[in-house]
Amino acid sequence: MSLPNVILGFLNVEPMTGYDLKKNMDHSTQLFWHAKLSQIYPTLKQLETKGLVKAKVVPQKGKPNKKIYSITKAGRRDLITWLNEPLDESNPIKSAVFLRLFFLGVLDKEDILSQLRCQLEAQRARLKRTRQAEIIIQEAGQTPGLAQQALMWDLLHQLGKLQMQTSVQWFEKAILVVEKRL
Amino acid sequence: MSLPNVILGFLNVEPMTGYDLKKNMDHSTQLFWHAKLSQIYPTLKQLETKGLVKAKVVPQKGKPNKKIYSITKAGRRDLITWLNEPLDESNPIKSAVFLRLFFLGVLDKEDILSQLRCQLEAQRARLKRTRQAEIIIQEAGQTPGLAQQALMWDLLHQLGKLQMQTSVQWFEKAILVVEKRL
DNA sequence: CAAGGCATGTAAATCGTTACATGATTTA
DNA sequence: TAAATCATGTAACGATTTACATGCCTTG
Repeated sequence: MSLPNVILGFLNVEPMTGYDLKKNMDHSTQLFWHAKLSQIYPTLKQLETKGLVKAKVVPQKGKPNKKIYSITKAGRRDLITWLNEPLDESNPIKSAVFLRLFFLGVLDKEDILSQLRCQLEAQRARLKRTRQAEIIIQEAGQTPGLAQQALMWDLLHQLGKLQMQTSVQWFEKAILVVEKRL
Repeated sequence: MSLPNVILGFLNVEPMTGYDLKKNMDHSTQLFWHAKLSQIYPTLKQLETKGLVKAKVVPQKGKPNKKIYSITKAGRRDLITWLNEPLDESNPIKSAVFLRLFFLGVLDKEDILSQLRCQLEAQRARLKRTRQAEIIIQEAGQTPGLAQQALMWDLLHQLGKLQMQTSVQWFEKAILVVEKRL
């Protein structure tokens, strides 16, 4: 239900193609939102039909023509309405990792430990990858119209980092506890 | 794709109905997994067809007959295979709250602040509700066959609490930053 | 006496993934 | 020369939500 809103949010920053939208999601929202190209393209068409975005076709040789989408006034209104809506406080999420951990106690000590060690490494790797996001945010902070958004991005990024650090420390502790107590 | 596994995980603890499964999810996994009854019932049927669970019908007056499902040997094998599978390290998640925060910088200062305050309260409320889970976990720790699972549940619960505390503190800070810097 | 809990399900619609289809350009 | 990047899309399938359908019992 939110993919149209995500797209409007990105197009409000600057016009871009479906392909660009995908890359932006991969680089900046992948920790809390993502979509495949096969979902993005049809959604863009729907948004165009509703008059919330409009496309400009740029011919290319050897590739399909680029379709650069930009947000319309109606689209901007829609985006702002969505941002002001109250969020129901339940915040439902699905995490394959947490789910796995929840039932992990079914396994033998050694199998539990190997899963925990594996997830610890994955978590450390995620934490390292945050550098790239930092650079993008700092650049945005320089761009005149984006200073306010960059401030929010910076704050959110700090939260993400804290959460990841908490997770890493927790995995380290969990491994010790399982080693001793089982 | 994981709902069958969640169901097997719960039925491995003790036999129960679809309705009970829903309640268990609402009380213990709601922070990282959930499902509606309209999805649980058909999934139970599929699992029965595959021989991973079996049902015992208990007649009732004035209500539909209870169907108490239990896990089979094949089901237990399936569960353990799943638990040992490697998780792809990308851990894709969707969070409506984070998404909202990501684009919140589009709004005016006062609208940003009212959303942040609202989310801070929601987060505090979530943190308070963790008491109930603590009690359930401690009870499980006493049950002989469940000690090892209860240990994992306790660890996970600690992580959940830490993450929520981190969020609360972050919201408090974010509100101050927005008040001063915008 | 109204609201919520107990207890089952089906049907339709929407959301999301996987697989298919194309093909030039750049990088390793 | 193989793989990745650029760039668009469609079709089939699977996952999930929403709406519909029933009806007693318990609690406030």
